[in-house]
Amino acid sequence: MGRGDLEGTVSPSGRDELARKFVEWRSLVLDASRCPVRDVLDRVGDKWTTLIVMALAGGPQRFGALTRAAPDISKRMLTQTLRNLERDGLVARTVYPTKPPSVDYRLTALGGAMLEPLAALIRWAEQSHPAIVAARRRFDEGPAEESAA
Amino acid sequence: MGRGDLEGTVSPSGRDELARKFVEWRSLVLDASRCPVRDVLDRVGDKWTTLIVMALAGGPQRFGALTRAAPDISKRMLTQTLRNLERDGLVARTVYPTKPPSVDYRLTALGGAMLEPLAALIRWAEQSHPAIVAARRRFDEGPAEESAA
DNA sequence: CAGCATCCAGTATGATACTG
DNA sequence: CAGTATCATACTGGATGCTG
Repeated sequence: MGRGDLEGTVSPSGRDELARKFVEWRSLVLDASRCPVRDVLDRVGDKWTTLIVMALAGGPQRFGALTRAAPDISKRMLTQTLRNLERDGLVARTVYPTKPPSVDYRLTALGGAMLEPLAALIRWAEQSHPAIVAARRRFDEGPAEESAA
Repeated sequence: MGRGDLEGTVSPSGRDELARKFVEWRSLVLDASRCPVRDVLDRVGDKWTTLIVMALAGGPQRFGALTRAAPDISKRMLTQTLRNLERDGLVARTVYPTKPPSVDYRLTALGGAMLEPLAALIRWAEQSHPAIVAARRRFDEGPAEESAA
């Protein structure tokens, strides 16, 4: 079956690992309908989490500083995102009973551990973006006449 | 300033990189309101993309096989997810004009390159999940009485 | 088998105004 | 300053039925 061959140019290491992971993963999905990976990845997926984590990578930040760091986030969403991160133990919230009150947020050790894999993904995203944009234009313009001989 | 110190236990390498990245990133967000990273990460974020990519990590799959691989995905969402991946050049779609028709999907080189960073993130998610679950329980039960002395 | 069109519900997000 | 409450809305994703 010549149609089933894998291209050899793709790094096989990550591929193999993922393939195995997927098998475990799938059974978890079937069992619990809420596997660990999805549980955590859903957070990464939502609109603001990664942005906030990145903003906190440089050190503790106050609420207002975070607002300025991501000007297009609403207070509502910022609060909610921070609450989720705090709930998950990725971010620590500290209230200083000054007047007016000030609060700062910092990554916990658990949250800090996310930075490396996140950086890897972001590095990939940056590198691939031109190719992706090009692919999109090709897809949107060309009628996409592909089929097997 | 006891409140401003960073904990030393967190890996500083990823932290530094992310902090720098964030600065560049933010300016892009401000400029274009649609930076490369967000553009790509939004895809990772949606419900099915990572699952499908993982399912394809092991090699080309037919549409029906993918349906079985992720039993809780609807045909509608599977099609849509695959179209997006195809549009972005991460997945190649091949039609075999048999009867009934069969179609298979495989990762392109571009798509395959995503596997490594994705694997890193998933590894982190798996490792951290117990701690996250514990943190959630603590957060949900305890009244969370934290404040600075 | 693979895929599209339509309809519909739930959720995610934003805008705005109010509070300690 | 750092939120909370409420409302409005857009988008996501699921169910179903039809087509080639």
